[in-house]
Amino acid sequence: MPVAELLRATDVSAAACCSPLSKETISAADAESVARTFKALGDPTRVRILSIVASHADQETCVCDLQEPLELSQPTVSHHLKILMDAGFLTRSKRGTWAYYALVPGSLDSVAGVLSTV
Amino acid sequence: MPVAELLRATDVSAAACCSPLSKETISAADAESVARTFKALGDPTRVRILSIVASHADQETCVCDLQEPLELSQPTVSHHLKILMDAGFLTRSKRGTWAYYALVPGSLDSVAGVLSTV
DNA sequence: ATCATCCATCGAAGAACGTCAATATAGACA
DNA sequence: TGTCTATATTGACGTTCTTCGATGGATGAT
Repeated sequence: MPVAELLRATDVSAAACCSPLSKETISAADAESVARTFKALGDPTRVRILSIVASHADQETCVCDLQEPLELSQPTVSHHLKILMDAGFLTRSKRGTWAYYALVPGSLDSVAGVLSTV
Repeated sequence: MPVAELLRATDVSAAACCSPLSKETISAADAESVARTFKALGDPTRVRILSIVASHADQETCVCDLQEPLELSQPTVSHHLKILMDAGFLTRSKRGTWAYYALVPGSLDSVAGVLSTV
């Protein structure tokens, strides 16, 4: 029995003001996961970082590339990069003293796909 | 002259580690706007609200419909609904004492579209 | 070996956020 | 008018987030 029907069955009295559910709703656990992804995109600095990384010809950017246009301290930039990495949007490859960040291919598209399931 | 070239021209010394920009990056103001939209989706409760509203047959939901499945107080539910309204995802139509919330058609799709421009 | 550079991590300060109880508002009904 | 119900708003509290300076680790150059 889908959750949708279960909700209707357990609260008959409240049905006065309400319409029935037509399809399954997202689970609390899935909502948590989806929200975590969007939260990573919910900061203007991180949006700009993704834009800058995506705009590079080879899609690779070092921290030094970001610090100046963002006008933020180096620790702050690293902090945001880590959040975008943990959310699955960026990868890091270290060569020498430089750390190159790149977009995870398809990661933005998959987020767009999530929206159609909500 | 696009901003991308301007950035390269004004910082020759940093070009040692970096690759050129291939397209325009998002402006700080646009990033702020985009981030505000994603921030509205960056909370599990609000994701669940959108899911519940979308799952209703006529896409209309009153606050009483949400309070129980979310297991949150009524003021908290109203708070989240206001955020989703301000972000352009929901509309409210009041009939009697009830307030019916509905998805703004295409609002989720347009967010998906933003992702391809980042 | 020493020094300089690039980056990550730590710790702290201030702002923003999520939540609730209490209160206010507005409509329905007697 | 008065009461009841559904919702919005206010004020407060604890948590989380953003940011920075200071520090540490690792690599390249002299």
